[in-house]
Amino acid sequence: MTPQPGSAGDVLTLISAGSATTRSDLARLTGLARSTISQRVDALIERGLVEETENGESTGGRPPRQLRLHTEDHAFAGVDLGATHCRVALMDISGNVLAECEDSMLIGEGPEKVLAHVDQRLDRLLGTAGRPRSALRAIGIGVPGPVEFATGRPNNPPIMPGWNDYPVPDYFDGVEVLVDNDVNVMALGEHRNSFADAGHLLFVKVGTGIGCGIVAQGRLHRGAQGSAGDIGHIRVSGHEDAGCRCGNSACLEAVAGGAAIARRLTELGLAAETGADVVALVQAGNTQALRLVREAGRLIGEVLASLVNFFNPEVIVIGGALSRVHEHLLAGIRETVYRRSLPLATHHLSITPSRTGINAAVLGAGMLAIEHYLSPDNINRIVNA
Amino acid sequence: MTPQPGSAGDVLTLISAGSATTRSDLARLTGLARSTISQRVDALIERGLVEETENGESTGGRPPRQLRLHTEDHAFAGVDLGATHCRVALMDISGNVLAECEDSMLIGEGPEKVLAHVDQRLDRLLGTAGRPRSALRAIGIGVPGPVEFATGRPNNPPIMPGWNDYPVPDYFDGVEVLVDNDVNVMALGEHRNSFADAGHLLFVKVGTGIGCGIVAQGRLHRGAQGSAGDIGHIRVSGHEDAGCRCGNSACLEAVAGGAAIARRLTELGLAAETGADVVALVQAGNTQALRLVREAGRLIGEVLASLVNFFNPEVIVIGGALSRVHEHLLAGIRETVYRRSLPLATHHLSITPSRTGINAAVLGAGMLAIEHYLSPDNINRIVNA
DNA sequence: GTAACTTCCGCCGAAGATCGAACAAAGCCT
DNA sequence: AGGCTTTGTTCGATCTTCGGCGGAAGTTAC
Repeated sequence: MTPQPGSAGDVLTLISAGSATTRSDLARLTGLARSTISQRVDALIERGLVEETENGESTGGRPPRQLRLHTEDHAFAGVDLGATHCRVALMDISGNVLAECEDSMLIGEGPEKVLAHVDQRLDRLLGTAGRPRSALRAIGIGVPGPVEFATGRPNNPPIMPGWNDYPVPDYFDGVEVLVDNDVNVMALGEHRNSFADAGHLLFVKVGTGIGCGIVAQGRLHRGAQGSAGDIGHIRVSGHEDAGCRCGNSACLEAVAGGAAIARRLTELGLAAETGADVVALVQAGNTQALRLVREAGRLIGEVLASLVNFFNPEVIVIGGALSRVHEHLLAGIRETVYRRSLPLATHHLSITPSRTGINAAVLGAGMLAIEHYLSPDNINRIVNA
Repeated sequence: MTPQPGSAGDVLTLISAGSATTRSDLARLTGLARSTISQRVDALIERGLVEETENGESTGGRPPRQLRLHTEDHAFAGVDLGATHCRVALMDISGNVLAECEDSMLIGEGPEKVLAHVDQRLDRLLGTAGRPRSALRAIGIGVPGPVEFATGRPNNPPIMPGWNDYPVPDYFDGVEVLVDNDVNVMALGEHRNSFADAGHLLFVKVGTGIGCGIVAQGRLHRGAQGSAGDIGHIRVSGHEDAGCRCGNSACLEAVAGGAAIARRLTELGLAAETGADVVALVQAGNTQALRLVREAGRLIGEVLASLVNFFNPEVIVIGGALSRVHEHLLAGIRETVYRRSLPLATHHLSITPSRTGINAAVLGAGMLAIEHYLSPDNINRIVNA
């Protein structure tokens, strides 16, 4: 059932969201008596979930004791698995990064090897942060492919050989594990860290391919089969000749993705294989590369213009490898969206580069873990145990 | 705050959703003691919200007393305002239509005249249904244009002269009034009446123009400015010559809407002005009209293919005037969507004509009113008053 | 037909949760 | 220093919920 209002979990949610920092705040917000709130807070302190800090500002009377999430004793991990990299961040309960690391890693080596790698990194990070393994409460993992979120099993991922239907959470003992598509966790990370008050947000990742994470009413929209946001294979007009690995032609990804731009640069006699090569060329001032990136922006903008009309978001965030040259990409996107979408939808729309940048995925994966752990239901379970 | 679990409102929700029809069911579902449930139910019966009916089937012991929403004493209205018509339905608390009516009416005559018309129809319907005016608890209204849902004020509607920013709810005294875009209420009506267990649904209305209502996680998605679902002005490829009333060209509506098809038929020397004329020609077996409708289906399908990749719905419902010839429209839509969308997204996707048909809007508007009235918060307010 | 069994429902005392008043604590203001 | 204001705690009163008991109303077995 839905959580009890004013329950311990509810109280903790208000504290973690920053809506309330004192007992009086909580009493006002929940409508419960001060004595009841004290009781709840005591229970949360006893369980090590909340701590009191030095007194706050007096407003003419006794200064209130500040409350905040107890950052010791608990740890959470965000894991960002890419085709060729692995980033892990250890966070405390309020989302601050305690330690992080990054290395090259090939996801194609299969789940056992990759997860062993992650596990080892986790141990090391726990060591540097000085927390025991038992402090780790939940792990969020973003992977480069579709996932059945409820079970944490990848669902026919094209670039993750050996991972199909592999039960990722089972690999870790005694910890809750949440697995989601990388673009989804990036959207979550960006929303929670930079646009927490926006109700509806799109995170567009422009890298080798193109994908999109959707936040609707503050929550991730995954769709019926968990495949929502797969905008890389939306058709764009006037590029019927561009074949895509999905079998169709004129897919957005096949004409505006990093790999596609690199291919076209190669045709022009420039050495480029990946999105990173494209970025390097643009940063070196190559006009051909710059032109193609801007053109890609216009094509992405054409698709986004449709999605703006349809979804009417408040914010569109552009991330991924190519957002490193976001001035050029954004110019093309903005130009097209503002020309092709309805004024009512674009009037209060902002289109910005990612603020969390390269960390969007680890942060989002960590938030996924933390929010799961802090959900009122889970907290009530812990407190009443 | 969130409603109390197992509160009177919660209990009523379970009854109204049909999840529970006896006190024992409620006890099982809520986890509350049987005695507590009895107390809740008594309160609801006392307030006239629930009634007991004759005994149900015994399962080996004493047969349970059936519970259901008390259909007397309350009434709700759904109002469907179109450019040239007005439909009103009076419903009881469980959504059954008690009486309905339909007449021609020009929305351009302005809010005072139109709402007076609605008010008069309401009185007449209340009379035939034998209920006093005081029984009317809430009214839902669907209008052909954008609305700021929170305030019930139309927001620069193109085909509703005189309505801009008019506070529709203020016109009615002592009744709660909810105003929303017509496509949104149609989506709601179709979802609640035919696809209640689908989480994500799109309702596409193909009439003079083209619009879309979005149900995400069982709730209407209205977007940041309430303009979500405005797919009529999404660009379709290969029709740059087709100018649209919005100022852009190649808008979906400008090439596949009823008005656009009629215009092209006129160019071919056939008498057609509206979507209804197109339908008549198709039904008369005119091959030109049939070809154009099928072609329109393909164009709509092209846009929907994008939206399927992006949103990953479970169901797409096709409604509106042109859905009367849905065999032809759907053929084009299905063909394109299944070819252009990703297999993972289309595998469990069903694309069907509207089952509620012409009544989608009134039913949806009524559901909007009923659901507002039956929301746990509102019921708790009533019971605790 | 009757006895045993099952399920449903209301009653009531016990246990638990919440409230609010009273009081103590801690700083501000004059 | 003494009053004022706001915060936090203690504690008895009140309200809510629980769960056992018994009566009601059927079904099943014999």
